[in-house]
Amino acid sequence: MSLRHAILVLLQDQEASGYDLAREFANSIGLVWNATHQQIYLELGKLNDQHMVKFRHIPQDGKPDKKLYRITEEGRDELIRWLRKPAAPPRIRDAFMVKIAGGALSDSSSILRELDDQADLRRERLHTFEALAKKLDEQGREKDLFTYLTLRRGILDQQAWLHWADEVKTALNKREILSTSV
Amino acid sequence: MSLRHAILVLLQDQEASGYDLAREFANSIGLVWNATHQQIYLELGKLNDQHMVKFRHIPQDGKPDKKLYRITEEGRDELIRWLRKPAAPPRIRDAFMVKIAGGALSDSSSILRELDDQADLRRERLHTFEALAKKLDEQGREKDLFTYLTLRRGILDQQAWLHWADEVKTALNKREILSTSV
DNA sequence: TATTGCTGCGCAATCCGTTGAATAAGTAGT
DNA sequence: ACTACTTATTCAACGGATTGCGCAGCAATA
Repeated sequence: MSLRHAILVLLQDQEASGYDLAREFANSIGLVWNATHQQIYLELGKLNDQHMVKFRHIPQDGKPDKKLYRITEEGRDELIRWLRKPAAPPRIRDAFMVKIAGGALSDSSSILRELDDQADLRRERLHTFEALAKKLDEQGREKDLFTYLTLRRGILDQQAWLHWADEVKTALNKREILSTSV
Repeated sequence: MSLRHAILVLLQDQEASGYDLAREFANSIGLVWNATHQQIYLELGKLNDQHMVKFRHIPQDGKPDKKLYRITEEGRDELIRWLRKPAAPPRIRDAFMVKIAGGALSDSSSILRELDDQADLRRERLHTFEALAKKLDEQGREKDLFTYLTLRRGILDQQAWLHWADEVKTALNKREILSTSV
């Protein structure tokens, strides 16, 4: 389990509502990591039960009330404890990879089409990440270093994927030519 | 869900038992993707209920009986249908990345230590993948192309990660020097 | 005026995944 | 002789994650 820790990390330097967190997940970090609001609310509830976070009720006019959560001492302790523990390396569960593995069944053209679609998405992400990273770099605030580094991870990941996509493309094109020339 | 499709892909060209599949997951593909035998047996059961696979009982002496599964027409249809459907881009849930994001809390040295540990793992994987890829490449069998490409994905992924680790290292070292010189 | 979209929270059902364990018989090593 | 590992399957329990739904009110647009 690790969503709880991701939440604690986000709450480290700001008070936030479940909705805020959901948005943060959906934007910057979320393009790499993702979590739905249901999960987040649930996890916040649990964290609250365990006194890792506390909240205050903020009535708003025009908008519904909200709960602003902040991390507690206990929460910070738990976070630090977790940080010290070695993490298991993640496994990639990429459906598209399974598709490539099963590629012999489908025709190259449909694979190529989807490859292009995915590449567009990745390129988009890459640009968002790069823009964010550039902004952080220019501001040069020391405490943003870690956010910057996570962005770099996202950037390198997208680049690696795009590189791979190119390899797949050329390989499939070669195959295409061979089969049509026969 | 996608494990079912991964299984169907593997059953495409060979009949296999749950145990065989588990081993395949644990080796070649499994280093990238992973699934425990419990999950696989469960999924095979479901696939059987849905007539996507069928099996025959093989009594063995010395060893326990086994069930050899093979894909059915329906299974192949389902697989093809799934291959046509665009896949959702995967989300990375990398605990280590969360750690970096929360890095301001922990000291650089402990991060660096874990970084090295993870890097060792990744380097090991990289070598396994490269060895397998080389073997496939030398054999040059046309139908292995897709397996080769999935391996390439794994290779590029490890390389990107190692590259990132270097960046993190130099960034943290710079920071270390700054803080100790003050 | 009606529909859509955003802010904001929550419940329930189901599914997926992990962990742990049991059974069973052979084989290989100390 | 004892221990440990390999082949082979399955059950049970728990917790995480996803999907679907519902409530509530405001703002903007068609």
